[in-house]
Amino acid sequence: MLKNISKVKKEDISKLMVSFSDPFRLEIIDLMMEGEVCVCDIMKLTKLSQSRISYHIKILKEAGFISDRQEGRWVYYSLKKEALFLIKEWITSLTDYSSNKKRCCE
Amino acid sequence: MLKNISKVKKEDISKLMVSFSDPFRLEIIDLMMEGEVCVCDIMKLTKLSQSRISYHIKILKEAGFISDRQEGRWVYYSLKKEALFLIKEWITSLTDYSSNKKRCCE
DNA sequence: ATTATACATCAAAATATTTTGATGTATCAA
DNA sequence: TTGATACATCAAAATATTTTGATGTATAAT
Repeated sequence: MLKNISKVKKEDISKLMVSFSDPFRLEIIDLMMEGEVCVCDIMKLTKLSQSRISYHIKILKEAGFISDRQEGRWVYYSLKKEALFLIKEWITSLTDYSSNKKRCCE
Repeated sequence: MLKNISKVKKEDISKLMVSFSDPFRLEIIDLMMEGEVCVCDIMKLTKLSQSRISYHIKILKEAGFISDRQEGRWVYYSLKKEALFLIKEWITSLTDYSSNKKRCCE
């Protein structure tokens, strides 16, 4: 999804945000903050089923938040910081530019 | 939802993120960046139906992202920066602390 | 008082997301 | 080459979200 990672259109932000709207995906992201994890690691640490984890991983991967690296039978997943920075940028644009002006008239 | 605005538990982040996962809510947020808006403003600017807007406003309000102010028949909505800062903080914790360490062994 | 406006709320329908369990594919070990 | 492991994918079921159109409530203008 994130092909042109340097410039994300406003319209795409919600698609990215979907990744963060599920508690289990956040849990997975949280685990990945410690470093690479495979599905089996996540299974052990969360008690989620394998296909359920694969499903959430797929969502995260398609959004561009994680990258994968195969090593034999294992696939190791890790966070892609660039994508996270993008989101941060967007949030920052909100906090920086949102004015608190009241409407004076009308 | 955001009662204790200074400390949000990780488990609550996904609930907040739901607000950002809908393109129409982001559109509404975008409009509110210019200042206060009423439902009728949003109707004019987006062509969304009144009840549809009210629904999305409700989601945003319950999440703690907007505040309202009634003035006669109008209700003016505006962004609450504090809530946005919280999300920014969370994203920052991700970008700052996520290490890129590979697993050395095992 | 009556009517119009601004918005909230509701229940039903439409739509989308998530979960489950089964099956498929690739890798590896015996 | 057989069997086990790691994971992906699929279709169906379960669940959740969103949209719609109708109705309700408060305010304000006539």
